[in-house]
Amino acid sequence: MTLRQTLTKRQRLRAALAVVSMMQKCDSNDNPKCFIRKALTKREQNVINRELELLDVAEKIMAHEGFSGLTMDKLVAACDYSKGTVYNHFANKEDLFCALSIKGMKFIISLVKRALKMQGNSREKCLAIVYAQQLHSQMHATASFCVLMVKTPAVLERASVGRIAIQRELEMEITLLVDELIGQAADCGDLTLNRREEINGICFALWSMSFGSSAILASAQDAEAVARLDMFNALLFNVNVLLDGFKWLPMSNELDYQATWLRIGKEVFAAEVAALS
Amino acid sequence: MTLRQTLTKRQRLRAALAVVSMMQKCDSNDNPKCFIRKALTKREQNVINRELELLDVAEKIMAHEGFSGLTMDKLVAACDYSKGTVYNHFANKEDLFCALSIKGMKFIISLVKRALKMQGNSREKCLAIVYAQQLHSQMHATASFCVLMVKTPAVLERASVGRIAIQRELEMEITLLVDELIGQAADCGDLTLNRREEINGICFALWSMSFGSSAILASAQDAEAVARLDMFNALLFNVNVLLDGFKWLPMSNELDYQATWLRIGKEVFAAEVAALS
DNA sequence: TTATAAAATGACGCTTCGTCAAACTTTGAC
DNA sequence: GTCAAAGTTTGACGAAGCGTCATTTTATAA
Repeated sequence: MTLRQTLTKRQRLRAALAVVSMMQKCDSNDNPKCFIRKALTKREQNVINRELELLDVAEKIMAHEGFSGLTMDKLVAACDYSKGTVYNHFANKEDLFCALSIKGMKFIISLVKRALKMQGNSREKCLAIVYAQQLHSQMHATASFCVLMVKTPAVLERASVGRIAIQRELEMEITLLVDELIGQAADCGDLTLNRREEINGICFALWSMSFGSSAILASAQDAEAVARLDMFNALLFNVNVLLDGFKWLPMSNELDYQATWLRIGKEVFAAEVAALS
Repeated sequence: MTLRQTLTKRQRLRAALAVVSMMQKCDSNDNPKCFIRKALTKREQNVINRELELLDVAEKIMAHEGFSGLTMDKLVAACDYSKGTVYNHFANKEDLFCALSIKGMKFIISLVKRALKMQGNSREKCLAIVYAQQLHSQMHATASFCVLMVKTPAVLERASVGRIAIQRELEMEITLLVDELIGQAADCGDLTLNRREEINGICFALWSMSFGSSAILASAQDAEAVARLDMFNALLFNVNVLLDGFKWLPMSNELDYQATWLRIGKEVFAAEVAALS
């Protein structure tokens, strides 16, 4: 708790740089509004690159030695920098987790953007978004727990303010993407909104279901209560029921969404699915 | 990871005792099948009582100093026992978290049992179950994160085998209670099952939605993406949509479930709701 | 070339974790 | 009532992790 209040000047600078880094990232995808890019000095570029490098190393340690196997000391030992340098990037261990979560969310966002471009009706696009999120948790199993981890006070209480803000901004970005899809569905008549604010509710419900399902599935792969399910289809089933509840057309008995699910894997995320096997 | 393999004889005994303790607890509620109760010696009773005492102290520390404020050393300092004794109960810190989660789940189960006895149709009872789970996360905010925490490899990798097993058994117990309700709903025609196994899917979907919603709500009370929601009703809304998706009668436009929600608070959980304010 | 600002270093102090040999208590056999 | 065996408690201890900061090194720009 002391940490959060006594941020040094340097740490505040880092936070600022991190924000810049994020904006540049989003930028480099396809956001047309770009004001900041050329404002980066060589020095700042170094900082950003090193941060990415450190995160890579951290991810490798985690993939290799499990979640609790990742310690700051090990990270320092495994990279070419000193403790002080590492701590210039991450205020503490929880901050590192938060950074890993942010990396994961950026990845998800890039997948979601592709999902939205898929051929198909609005409900199929919605499924593709869920597929994207699920893909991430399969591809980076250990790391994807960070996204869950960050929802935990253990992290929220200690991570740096700047990173938590970025985390939230990214959540917001996904939210907006989903909002847009919902809006389109409403415009083309696939979905009927009672009130305009219902968009928020739908978005939150989707997020909850998707988050809840994959958290439980990921953690309890061998638990009995889950083992009795057809895990591959559990998420699809859950989301389909939810979308039926919203009367998002075409309803699940009018269209074979299992086929859609397979199609998404083949058409939209072929590379990622291939990388998994 | 070493710990899990090198359980001492004593630790195995503890695990066994813990199981006994759990069964006795379930027992003392209203389970008619009771074989074990009198097999407990005075010594074993002491162990059980002390464990409850330790958990109380731990909860107080956590409520007071936050999640990361709870350390084994502090727990030792705050209770009347020595380090060795505390470690006889909890193999390590994560094991302690798991124990707290178990305590929470027992509480939830007791609430769920009451929920099932409420006056009303099957869908209302289902809502009452969700209400119960939500109540717990409001009443024991910090502690309820343990339930989330335990889904995390940080805990799963380190907690003792025995406790994780108990945790799962309790999950199973809730699952069975919900299964039963779903079965009844199917029998009385409120709900139409395509295949008998669909019970598993419905149960899992409910669990996912409920878990996901409260995890996000609890963690992000001031996050923008969530702030824009009517938080009090968010969970009710989510679950209602889901149940509509299952065509669980009466549908949400045929009955005022907001009223049901309020009624549950007044009739079933009056004491708990009062304790909250 | 040099003054100044920024960044990197790693030894250090502190906290937390988890262990274990020794001291103590309970049990039950005689 | 005594005593040995079995079980339990204790707290000092070593190991490991965390995070800091005075000092050294590097970059910048005048």
